[in-house]
Amino acid sequence: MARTGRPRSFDEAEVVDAATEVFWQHGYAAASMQRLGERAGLLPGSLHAAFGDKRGLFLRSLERYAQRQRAFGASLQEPGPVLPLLRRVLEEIAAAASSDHPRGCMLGNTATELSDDPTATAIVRNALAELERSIAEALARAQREGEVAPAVEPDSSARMLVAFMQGLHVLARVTPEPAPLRAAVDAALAPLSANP
Amino acid sequence: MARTGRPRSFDEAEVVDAATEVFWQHGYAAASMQRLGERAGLLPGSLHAAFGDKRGLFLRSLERYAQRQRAFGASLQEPGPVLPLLRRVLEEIAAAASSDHPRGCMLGNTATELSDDPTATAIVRNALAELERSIAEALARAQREGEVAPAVEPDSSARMLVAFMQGLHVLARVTPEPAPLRAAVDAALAPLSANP
DNA sequence: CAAATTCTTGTATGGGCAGTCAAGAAGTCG
DNA sequence: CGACTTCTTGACTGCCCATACAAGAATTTG
Repeated sequence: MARTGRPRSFDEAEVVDAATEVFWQHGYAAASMQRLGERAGLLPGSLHAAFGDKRGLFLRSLERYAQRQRAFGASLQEPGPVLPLLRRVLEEIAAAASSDHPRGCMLGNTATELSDDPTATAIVRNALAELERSIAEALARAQREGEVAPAVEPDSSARMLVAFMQGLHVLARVTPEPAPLRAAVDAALAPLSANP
Repeated sequence: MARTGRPRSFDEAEVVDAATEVFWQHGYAAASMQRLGERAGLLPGSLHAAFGDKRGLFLRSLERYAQRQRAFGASLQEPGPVLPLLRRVLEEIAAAASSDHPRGCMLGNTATELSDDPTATAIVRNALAELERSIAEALARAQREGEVAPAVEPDSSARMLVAFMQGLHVLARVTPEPAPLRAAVDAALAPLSANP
């Protein structure tokens, strides 16, 4: 446990953050170790020394992304109206349609590109399940407080919203205008509201 | 226009169909020309001679897939209830969750993997827009016939359903059980119905 | 200061890939 | 039947990639 010798010249967390950006934008296959290294100011050799291999670095990046996602789920638990929060995040996704290169959600991207990697899919599955639970709890609370219609089933509605959110990411990649997508957000949220 | 010489030993449409399967399952990057050739009983050289390059073959395959998708849109225009048809197709997507290797929707897969290819994204955009229009028209008709609730806006609801459908494909890739996804389908369709 | 240890650097290697091409095979047309 | 045209075949090329490795650089410990 001597922990001696030359120290790392880089911060591991910063490298993972940089890699997350590259993987998020380009996907797994299209992100070369060279590109990942450039972005972090490192040579491919250093990346291997620190993370084992490309897949190892990717899984770290994916976990990192999932962790950030958790922050949103937590924000739904704060007191106050829930539907405006949901609307806001969905409209942000819709707004990406006007971006030059929408990159979607890294969880969904991974689900499509790496559906054969059991570790990657497990991370995605857990992250989406957690998000779903957060939304379900928030809906249940909002229902008790009269914001959400009594007929709504929190669990299945939360799952519907997670699916809708993922699909919105997909549509934002091929739709040039955000406006139509905002209308879809209305259609998804309107049935949840207690005030018609 | 002499059209002489040795004739093709294969049917071009069959090769495109075979390529569609491979691209659909593995995506663009992971589908090698060798694999595509093997599946069709051809050598890579023949594929190049017939389709120019890999991208050319892919675009043909994508158009082919989009064409099949159109058939479903058309089926919605037939007389009779619309919501059961929508439910059926959505539940089929959910059922893919129990498959060994769900391959999602090739349109959505392409949107995520090839979002930088303007031709590919245009094909996806058009196909999804057409599907959306079919659903919107079917909803409008069903609304006039009393099947769909009067408060429903056909256009935005159709777009919501297309997004939900795409997201359902994504979720089906990481969810082991179809049952939870079927519940999400209920949550998406219930608000459309005129009978509460 | 010296020895030990760990990191960085640059180069090397082996594999898989899309795409090319020349030669031969298999037809068609006069 | 023979000349011509198109297709098939299989080997080949060059490229990029992830990864391995050896030599040098930096730092700590005694």
